[in-house]
Amino acid sequence: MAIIHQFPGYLIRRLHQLSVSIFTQRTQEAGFDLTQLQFAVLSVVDENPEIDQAKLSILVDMDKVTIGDVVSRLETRQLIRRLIKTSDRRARTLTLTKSGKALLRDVQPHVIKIQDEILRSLSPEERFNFVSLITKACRPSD
Amino acid sequence: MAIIHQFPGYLIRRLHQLSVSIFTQRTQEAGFDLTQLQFAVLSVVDENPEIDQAKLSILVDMDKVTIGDVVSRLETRQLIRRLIKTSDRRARTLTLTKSGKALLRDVQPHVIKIQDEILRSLSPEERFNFVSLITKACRPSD
DNA sequence: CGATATTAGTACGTATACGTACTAATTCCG
DNA sequence: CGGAATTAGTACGTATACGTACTAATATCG
Repeated sequence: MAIIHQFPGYLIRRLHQLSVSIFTQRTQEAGFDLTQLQFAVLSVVDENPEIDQAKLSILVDMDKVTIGDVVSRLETRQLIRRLIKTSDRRARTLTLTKSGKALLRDVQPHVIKIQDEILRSLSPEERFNFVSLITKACRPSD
Repeated sequence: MAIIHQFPGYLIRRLHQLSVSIFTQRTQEAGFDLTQLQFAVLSVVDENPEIDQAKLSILVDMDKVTIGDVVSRLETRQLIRRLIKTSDRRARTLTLTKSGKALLRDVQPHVIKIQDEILRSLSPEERFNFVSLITKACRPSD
């Protein structure tokens, strides 16, 4: 077997690839056209109405350029409303539209189910351990 | 905190992002211009001289289109030689050039060091557990 | 042997993902 | 208050990442 298959960096990429693939397949099977990141954005905007893109990009851990692209696509699909912020004309406030809210509500139960499927090769106990380890690993070193 | 921050799918993306970021930073600091995937391709081609792109794409778990792009860039940079396979004129055999071999040799120690840094927030014992869990998680369910 | 199916690779399109450079707006501070 | 620094967002470029459709070459099977 190739050496790289033992590298954490490689394994992380592989699992991410698997995770994205399962997400895309399952949501499409359920009749939705939504990526993982688009879901994350809808979810965070729902929790934080009138959030601006800079704060959003921090909450979803994504750079502002990528967020701009994603939001732009969601705006085109009329899932998000983007308005110039009155108190700071550089910023744009984001809010879900009615159909954005409806889509989020409908897709949420599927996404939750998908989370278990992503770790389906692990036992419940292993899943718990894995999530707690990866949560710690994601924290910037102190 | 946002709900998504507890989803395995989100945590996996976040860690992957961190992993890629560390890889890129450290290799650039060391004077190399190489992505994670380009390293993986060089590494596997080194271990399997005259491999074709189809087999390579399986060994690095990447679809053939992406591999075609990556190999094409590595060929342009003269790190990989690509020749039409005589026994099967559809296929292309891949071999590292002298500079490809040299680059791989020089960058390898850095990449190995980077693997530890990716999991720097975990203790040695946690790292061991994490690697064994993620290895299991990457296996397709049976 | 020859029609059909499969396979290797490429072309094209879409969506991340992010660095750098840019504009416009706001803040900071002397 | 006004110039300098900072910030929000966009434009542009590059590199994954992969689906679909295509061509060319090989394999399969009646």
